[in-house]
Amino acid sequence: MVAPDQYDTLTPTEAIALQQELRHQVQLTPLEHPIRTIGGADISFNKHSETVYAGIVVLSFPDMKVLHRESIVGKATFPYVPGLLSFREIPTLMQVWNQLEQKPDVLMLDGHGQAHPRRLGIASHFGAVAGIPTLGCGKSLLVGKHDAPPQTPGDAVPLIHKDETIGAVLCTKAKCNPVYVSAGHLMTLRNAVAIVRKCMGKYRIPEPTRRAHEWVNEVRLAHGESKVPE
DNA sequence: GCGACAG
DNA sequence: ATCTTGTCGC
Repeated sequence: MVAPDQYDTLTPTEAIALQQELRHQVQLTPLEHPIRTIGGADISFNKHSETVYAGIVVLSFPDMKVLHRESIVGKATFPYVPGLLSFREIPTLMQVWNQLEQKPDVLMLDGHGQAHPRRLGIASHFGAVAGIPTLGCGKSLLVGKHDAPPQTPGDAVPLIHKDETIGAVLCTKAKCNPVYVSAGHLMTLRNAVAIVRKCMGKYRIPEPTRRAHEWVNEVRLAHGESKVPE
């Protein structure tokens, strides 16, 4: 089985073949224990640069207080291809995960989990490889159809793809676009939606992902190279 | 064949 | 995702 640190050697065709193998390792069983902590993961980079800044922020649940933060500077050679996002982001995110001393009970990824054409979005992929409970929360749609998005915070409508409910379109803030929630690994869609609801704060983006986004941008700017790319 | 297409 | 100022709506 190809490990994350080898993803940059794969061709898109080989990457898709690996997804077909990994999809069968994903478990959508109910979350076993109540959660006390949750992690948010994200990456940042400069335009036209393969240097990436990956980070994970661990927060208390449901208090949403930042407990730990970890980051790493790496390279992302695999290009962004819709449906193959995980091959670009997982290598560095997995390194950050491995150097985290205090692992969170669940991890929220910036992207989809089951709401993927082959049911292996970055959240399901990361969860299957790391063997931990994960969920995906994307800002835009990759696949699936749904009725009019809810207008009231906390409300959701199902996201359907090929007669299957693959996720939920959730309103996290009034007068804002919704977010797309789906199960990643070791939890159900119902678990995922319940978790995101408790992570809703003052902004559209749920706290774990929002704090992770802030964190990696802070790391990138601190690393200095915000303006003219080399 | 044509259009869609996470970050 | 990233680059960027103003601007429209609540």
